[in-house]
Amino acid sequence: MDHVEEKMLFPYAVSNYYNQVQVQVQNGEQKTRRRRKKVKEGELSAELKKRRLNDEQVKFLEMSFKKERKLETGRKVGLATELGLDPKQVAVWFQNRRARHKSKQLEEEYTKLKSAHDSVVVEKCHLENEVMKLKERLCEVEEEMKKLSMNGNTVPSGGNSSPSSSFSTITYHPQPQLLVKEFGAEAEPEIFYVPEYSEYGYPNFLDWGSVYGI
DNA sequence: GTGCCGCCGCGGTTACATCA
DNA sequence: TTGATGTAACCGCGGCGGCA
Repeated sequence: MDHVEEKMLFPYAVSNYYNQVQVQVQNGEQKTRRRRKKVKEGELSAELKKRRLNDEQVKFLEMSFKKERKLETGRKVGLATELGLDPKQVAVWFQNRRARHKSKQLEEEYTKLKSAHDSVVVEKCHLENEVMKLKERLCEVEEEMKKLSMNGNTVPSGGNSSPSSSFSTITYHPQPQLLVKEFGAEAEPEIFYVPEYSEYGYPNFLDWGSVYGI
């Protein structure tokens, strides 16, 4: 490719379009880089103004990109010949296109992950709400038991009653108890069994789930 | 095995084009 | 007119294959 042709295809790839500038690179160090000169209004040549690829060229390149995202030399030269471009332009177009594709993919992936995250947050709120209700219910039951023991009643144990000195030392050896679950005004009462009580008068920790049917 | 060279892809950047 | 966004082209770097 001679100089004139190069200028036609790459108007910026000519030395007098560049300045040597000091730039700061990623690690903070200063480096000399070649930078395109800014062109003043009115100084834009015809070549500079026709930098953008036309619709037909873009369409063709897009079709080619869909088939294969990487560009081997033969294909690059073929495309360049077909479109009247420089092979380097084709290479640059594919490079930029891959970058755009990757960026778009990342954006989509982020959207999906964010959506999944939001769902989990909502689910967490529901579960926390449920835990609060269960704690309230537990307090009510404990209060009820306290009252019963204060009145000198024993907590029914499968029809058999046994005396107890105080709430803190009360020990149950129950047959499975029947309770009525009464969450929500509109909910049907639900009958379920209370598990065996521990030595502290409370169900074993791991049994609480079965107490409330969760 | 090693050093050099050319090519390629990638991440990041710049300047210009376009649009609201 | 201006700021935001898109795009073409570039830089610097690292990886890889061919070659002496």
